[in-house]
Amino acid sequence: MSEEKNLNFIEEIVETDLNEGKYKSIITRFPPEPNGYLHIGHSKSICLNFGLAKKYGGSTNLRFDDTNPVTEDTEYVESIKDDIRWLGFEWSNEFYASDYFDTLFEYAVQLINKGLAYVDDSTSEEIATLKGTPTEPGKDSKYRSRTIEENIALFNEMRDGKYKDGEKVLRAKIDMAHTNMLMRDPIIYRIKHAHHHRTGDKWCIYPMYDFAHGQSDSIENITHSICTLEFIPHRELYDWLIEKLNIFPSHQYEFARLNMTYTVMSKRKLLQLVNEGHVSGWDDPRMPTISGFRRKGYTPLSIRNFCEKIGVAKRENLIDLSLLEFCLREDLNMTAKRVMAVLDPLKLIITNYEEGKTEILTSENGPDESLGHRSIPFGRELWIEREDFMEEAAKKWFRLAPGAMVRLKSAYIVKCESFEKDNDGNVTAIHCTYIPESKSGQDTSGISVKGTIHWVSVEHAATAEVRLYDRLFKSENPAAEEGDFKEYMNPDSLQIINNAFIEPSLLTANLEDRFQFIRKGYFCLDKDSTLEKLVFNRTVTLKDAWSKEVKKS
RNA sequence: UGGGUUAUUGUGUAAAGGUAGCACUACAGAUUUUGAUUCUGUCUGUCUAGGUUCGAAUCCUAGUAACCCAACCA
Repeated sequence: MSEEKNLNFIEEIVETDLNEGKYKSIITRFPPEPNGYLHIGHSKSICLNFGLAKKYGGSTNLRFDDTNPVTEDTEYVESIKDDIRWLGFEWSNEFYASDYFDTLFEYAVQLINKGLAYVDDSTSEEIATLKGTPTEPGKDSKYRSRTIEENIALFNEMRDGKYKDGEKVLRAKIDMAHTNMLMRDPIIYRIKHAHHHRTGDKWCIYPMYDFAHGQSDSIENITHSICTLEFIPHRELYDWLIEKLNIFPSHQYEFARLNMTYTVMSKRKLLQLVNEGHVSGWDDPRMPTISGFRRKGYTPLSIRNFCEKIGVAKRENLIDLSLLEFCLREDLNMTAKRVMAVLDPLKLIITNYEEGKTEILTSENGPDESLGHRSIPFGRELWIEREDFMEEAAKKWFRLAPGAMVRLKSAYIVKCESFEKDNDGNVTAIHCTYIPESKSGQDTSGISVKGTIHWVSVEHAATAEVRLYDRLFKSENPAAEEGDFKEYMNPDSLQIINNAFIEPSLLTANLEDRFQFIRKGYFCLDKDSTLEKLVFNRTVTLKDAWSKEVKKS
């Protein structure tokens, strides 16, 4: 037997449970609250929950934890479903905590009947005061000793809308001196005269998280309820309620949430970025949301691989963004079509090439044969990248400079003979000669050059807008910095190039296509594109050994 | 100063008393019609102090540090 199973601790628990016959199969659930868009941290939870079920032959429910009507909306429900499907997962059942409102109400009544819950008329301030502190025990509310009959009557009146928001709450009767603050008579129902996105105005009382989550798990026969570390203190209450209600014993397990460098992950902060206009929306390609990554050109596989690689454990972590980018490039490298685009153009004129002549050259679409070939027009005047020319060659410079030779990708070797400058000293054009025998694929020149550069024919070039994205924050961990996290935003996180020159084959690009603009990075078409104007997003740069070389000196 | 959780290289994650491994990053080199890819190699680690043991990341004792808990949020 192989010893290298390398299971994470949750897989170990599942295997043990299965081996011991505790369960015949497992059921997991992904339980988002529909009050925001899913982010990369959620994808860790999604991959874990769905992955576990897939691996061990179980099933996974999608359950919306919609117990707080004032923050939730169907817009979020739809985006969440889109994102999960896009990631490549399908749920067995689509449930809502609000599906269980009737049952939950009955559970509450049962608790009251067992003398384990009571209606409290205290204000929220009074309740907070009586709760004590982590180091001091709390004190009993004066309403704690109400009779069962009184509590039942009051709770029914709460449901019937007799009271205003905040006038009364239903509390579990546990222990006001408990060392776990959550066990000090937690509120389990509160009054909210609010319209719910699914139940409408049927209810004016809503269960709290603690009285909905575990119960929903139980109703769905969830075997392994997996959540993040901050819910550890809730587990005691989770178990208490299941025991007192005597319902299916789901079990909660906690893992460390994903944190990533150069971004923020809390919903509150992401909402702020959107609402205050620091980004264009939840799907702004700079956002760590799944929809943001999708729009930026990330692939589902890359995100799944990333989630696999980061592992699952209980210790706090801050994952390098470079690992995500590695997973992305790993995927795109195999699948993206290679094309040529010039982002910062400089004109190159081949003085010994016949004026008005056009050659149709052939180029491979990528390293994998299956990507096929395409035709590219070539002519006397070309656009090349301004950064590919230096008036005075630096050491180890492989590109164009007076007297230097480079290959034009899939075309000819050219030699720089001279260049033009305007009055401000800016280079305006390069004059080259080409070597006719050096044509790509049939080179008999015997010349070998160190550098190969990309180009686009001036006559045939199309134009496009290109959006270059960089990390949203300057700081590795903006949430941990002093002061407002927004002070640490990267002012250059978006650079727009209005008129890039692209090879004509790009005119037929689709939204789903992934390209590598040779030597510039991976790109995809943005949804803002129109027939008149194509817009490309840079998904990620290529690794760049030259820029490191430059930094060194 | 209560309770809970966690500590393995720059980052993340394995090792269930028996060679501290893998990946990312970084660095060096080879190949290259992308300074990409690919390939090869190098570097750095068991929170601290004691103890048990032939042998400790792992067990014991005492510390230290980080994170979470006092929402009618989830």
